[in-house]
Order: sequence, then C-alpha cells, then structure tokens
Amino acid sequence: MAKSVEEIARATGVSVTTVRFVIAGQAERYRISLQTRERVERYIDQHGYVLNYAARALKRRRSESVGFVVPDLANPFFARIVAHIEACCRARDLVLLAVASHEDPLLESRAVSALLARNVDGLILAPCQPELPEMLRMAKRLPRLALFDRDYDHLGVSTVLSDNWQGGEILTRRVLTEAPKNCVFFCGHSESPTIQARVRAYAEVCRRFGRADLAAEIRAHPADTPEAGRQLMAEYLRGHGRPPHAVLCSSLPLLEGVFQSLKNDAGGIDSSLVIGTFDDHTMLDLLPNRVFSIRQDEALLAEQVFTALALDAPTPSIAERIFIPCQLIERNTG
Amino acid sequence: MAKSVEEIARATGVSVTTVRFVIAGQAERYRISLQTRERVERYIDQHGYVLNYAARALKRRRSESVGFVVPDLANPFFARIVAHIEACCRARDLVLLAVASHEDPLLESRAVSALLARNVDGLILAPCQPELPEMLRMAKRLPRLALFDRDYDHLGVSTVLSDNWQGGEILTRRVLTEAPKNCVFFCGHSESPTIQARVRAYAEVCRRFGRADLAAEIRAHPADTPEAGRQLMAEYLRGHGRPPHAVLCSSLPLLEGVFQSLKNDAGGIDSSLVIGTFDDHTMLDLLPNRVFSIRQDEALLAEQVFTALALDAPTPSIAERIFIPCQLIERNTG
DNA sequence: GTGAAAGCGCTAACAA
DNA sequence: TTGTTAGCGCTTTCAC
Repeated sequence: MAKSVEEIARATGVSVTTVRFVIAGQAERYRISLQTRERVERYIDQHGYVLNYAARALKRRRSESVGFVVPDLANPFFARIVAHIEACCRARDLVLLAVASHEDPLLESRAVSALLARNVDGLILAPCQPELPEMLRMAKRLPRLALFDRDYDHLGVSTVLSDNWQGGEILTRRVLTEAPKNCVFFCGHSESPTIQARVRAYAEVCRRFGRADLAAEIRAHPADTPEAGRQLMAEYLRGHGRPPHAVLCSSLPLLEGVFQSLKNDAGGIDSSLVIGTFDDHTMLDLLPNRVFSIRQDEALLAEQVFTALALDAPTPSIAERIFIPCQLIERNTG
Repeated sequence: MAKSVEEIARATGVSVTTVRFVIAGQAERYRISLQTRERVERYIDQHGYVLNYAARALKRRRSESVGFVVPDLANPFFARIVAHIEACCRARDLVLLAVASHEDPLLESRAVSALLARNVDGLILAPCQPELPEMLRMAKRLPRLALFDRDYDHLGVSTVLSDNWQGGEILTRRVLTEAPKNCVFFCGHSESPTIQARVRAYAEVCRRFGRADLAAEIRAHPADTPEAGRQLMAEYLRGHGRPPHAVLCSSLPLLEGVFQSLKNDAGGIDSSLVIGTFDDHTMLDLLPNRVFSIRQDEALLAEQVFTALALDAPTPSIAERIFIPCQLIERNTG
C-alpha cells in the first residue's frame, strides 16, 4: 500500500522536503547525502509512492487534465479525433475528460460546467450552439480554450476546423465534371456552419458550371442521420420517378440512408450513379460506382487544436481561425 | 468570477456551514432563517459559485470520476462503448477519463497508474495482457474494478463481455449451412481470448458438420488490421488459385483487408461468395452477397460493466463473468 | 544539505 | 439555527 510523502518522511526520519527532492530525482542538484537518499529510495521501492493529484491540483490550481466536449463520442470522426487528442494528452502526462453534448445546448453547458469545476487546464469544445456557454465568463480560473469543427466565428478564441469550403469545392467540381447532367445535394444538420460551408461551396461551383439550377435544388434536413438520408432520397424519388445521375451527401450517415432508400425504393444502386460524399470510409471500396469522397486530416486537426490550447505557454495564444485542407479520394474512375 | 464557500461566508457574514446548507438546498432541513438564506442566495446569484472538485476529492478521498482503459479509442466498437459508458457516468455526475493502451502492456500499466493517482472511483479495464497491472495491488485506495471484453479469467474481479462462443456458433452454423463446400476462417489478433473463443466455436461447429478438415484450415495473424486480412487472403489465393465459397472473419478490419485482396488479386468480389464476420456495419448493405454478421449488444455491455463497478454499493460486488448474447444479422438471404 | 510551516477549498464532527 | 475547527496531501517559501 503506497504512502504519502509525509508518511515516507516520518518513516525514514527525514523531512518532506528531502523526500520530495529524491522523488523528483533532484537529489544531486540539492546535494542530498547518498546515505539519506538511499534510505528514502529503499523505503519507496518497498512501499511504493503514488502522487495524489487531488492534493496537487488543489495546491497548484491546475489539474493536469484537459476536457473535450464533443457532440457524439460514437461518431467515427469524433472518435478518431478523441483518440488523437488523448494521444497528445498522454504524451504530456495529461488526462483527457471526454463528455458528449448530443448536439444539445443544455447538455453542452452542463458539460462545460462539470469540466470547469474539475479545474481542467484546457478545454476543447466542438460547440453545438452559436454562443459560448456563459459560465465561461464566471469561472474562478478559466482554462485555456479552443474551439473545434464548428465555425461560429468567436472572437477571442481559436477555432480549428477543416476547410469545408475547399473540400466542397473540389468535391463538387469533380462530381459535376463526371456527371454534369443531373445532380442532387443532400445535406443533414443543415444549420451547422460546417454544413453551410459545404453547401456554399456546392452552390458556388454549380454557378461556375453554369448550373445555378442545381444549386436551387439542394435538399436539407435538420438531422444528420441515416433516417434523414432515407427521407431525402425517398422524397426525391417521389418527385422525379427515378434516381439522379449523381448524388452528393454532406456526411456518411446521410449517405447510408440514401443507399437504403435506393435499395428499397429504386430497386438497387445503379452502378452508373456517381457518388460524392463528405468523410471517407474504406467500406466505400465495396461499391462498383465512381465514388468521390472528402477525407479530413484528423491527425492534423487534433494536433492543431491541442496546440491552440497553448497549455505550456505563459499566456493564451492569440485567437485565430485555422483551416486544415481536405483531401479528395477517388474510387473506380479509371 | 465565482467564489468559494469561505468567501461567500465572509462576504455575507455567516458561517461556512450555513452557506453549505443553502448551497446543498438543505436550508429547510436545518431551518436556516429565510433572511440569511436569501442573503446567501442573492450573493451567489450575483457572484456565482463553482464547487472545487480538487478540494472535495482531497477531503473525501474520491473524485467522482471513472477511468476506462481501452485498447483503441478510434475503434468503432470501443468508441461506441466509450459513448455508452460516458452516458452512464454523466447520469450520475461522474466524469469519464478515457485512456488508450494500444494493446501495449506497458502503456496499459502507465494508464492504470495515471488513473490510480487521479483517485478514480471506478476503473474499467479492457486488458491487453493476462495479468493485471501490479500497481493494482499497491494503490493507496483501490478503485472499484471491472474488466471488459477480454476474458483473462481473473478471479476476484467481474468481467463483462460478449458471448463470443455463442456468436461464433450461430455464425458458423449459418455460414456452413449456406456454403458447405469450401470455407476459410481468417482470424486476427489471434492470441486474444475474445478471438480464441470465436475460433473454438468455429472449430466445434465444423466438427459437428463433419468438417473437421475446415477446422484445420484456420488462418491466423497476430495483428487485427486490414493489412493482416489482405495478407491472409492473398496467401490463400496463392495456395488455392481461386477464392473460397465462403469466408469468415474474426473482425471487420480483417474483412476490409480481405475485400482489398479479392479486388486486387482475384479480380473482384464474386457475388456468390458467402461472407461471415464478427461485428456488424451498415456499409455491409452495399454488398450484393449473402452476408452474415454478429452484432454485439453494446448498450447492454456498457451498462453491465458500469453496474459491475457497484460504485454506490457499500462493498464491491462479488466477482462474476457476465456474458452478453450476440445477435446474428443476415443480408441478401431471401 | 535539510527542515518547518502555511495554505489550497472542501468536508465532517463537534460546539454552542 | 448557526459557528468553529481539524485535517485531506501536496507545493512553496523561508529558515538554518
């Protein structure tokens, strides 16, 4: 059973200061006599010592931890981001407190409160509402802050996100080149700034291609789920009687629903259908179709947002928007 | 800027006890006079109060947090489990500390140490080694413990996992019924008890079908990655010259690699190939093949392992192995 | 080279 | 109905 510094000091007959020096490996520097040092070391080898972070946090007013509030921990994209951020933390002996907001402003606020009360040193927020939770103005000691993935244009706090406009631009360009005739864009969670950037890019490229009519045909859904995708595609089929030549989706869950609807309502997925989607998935390999997808650079996103916290800088970093470029993936295009 | 209990007491001219009573909503119970109570409440409304968990943890010797050590946070299965467990925590005002071990015993030990030092009240471990990290014997105050997903047969600590034998049994039975002739089983991360249970089930059912020859043909790989699947399938193709009638995979990443190899080395995925796999994925809908997959009941797994911690029981629960049944999913089987 | 002591903010036990 | 106090285990500053 591990001891505290005080116990070790008492047991070895030295002071806490001395014990701390040898624990910190600074015996040399403070010229602790070899004899006392060995006595302490022997005792620790025998009984163990585990630092009590609660005590340390109370004293130092920081907790060696960072909080991450994320819409959905089960979402593959966020899960990978969480994994990367956890790796950043681990490399610095920090621990990650991950909390889900489920796109609910109330849950988001609660999560922020909980993390503030826990004295997190850094707080990364993938916000689901335009305004920052107000308790961020009231906290005793504010953690370093960084925003992620949703560009709500906050002054004063750095935001790291994919360049969704650029991603939408290359994706749309490529799809329209491949299937210029008849294209739909389905987008879920349509009020999110992330999605809106993708929509804007789509509309802009349509215009550039002289196809402003396509931009007018964007179908939106408040949710970002397979069910939403199913509904959007089913509705399209009801209107047009047959599938489009190309379909663009603002996310993978939506695309899943589109596939379901095509299978159920259109007798299958015609292999000539051109598919474009945000976010990539290896399982898209299974399709014989021409598939264009946008891959976000998750490692870089995570690293940058962690860096934006500037945890070991003396002062917060100056706020900026950091856009990470996206990559276009092509499948079955010769 | 939020205040501490002490500050509030000083500012309102009452004692900390009184302040604590009104903060705890127990003013009634202790018959605090309406007047003092309102004074305190007004002050708090104005200046705010946020509980300092570090101080509370130091005093109470618990941190209102649970740790979860998991092989890979980006793995979709574990990500969904993390999400469920976080929900369990949130419902109880606990916070989740998630740490990845990357199947590395050393990282696992470090993770456990870090979480112990943080005084987690509960610790869930999806172990990557047969022995429990030894610091679990040395800790000052042991958290409640529960194991997950890997059945290393630890006495004294509850383990919650899917009934992989049962899953393997129904999966193999169904696949062999569908394609009795020529079947391979590819398994990755083959020394894990999870995988071994699946392998045993496969072998047993093969024997029952009078096909002990198939059981002898199991191909194993130490890794559990697409690359491993690619290698296993490529090797099979080199040996047999053509794909089998049915392929069973111990995991989805492996299956992905199998698909890659079939595309590259066998000219595509023949639609008559019968596919069986552990873990389910909606994208399997994209295949025209008969596909059998095993779905784990993630919500129940998470709930049970959380319950096994017995966080609010006065004593640890008695250790037991809890097996959660798996479900067979069929696709394109008429 | 080593020691002593204050205090971080909270809780819990006791006093009045 | 309200107040006082002693720690929890660590860090930090000062002292010898």
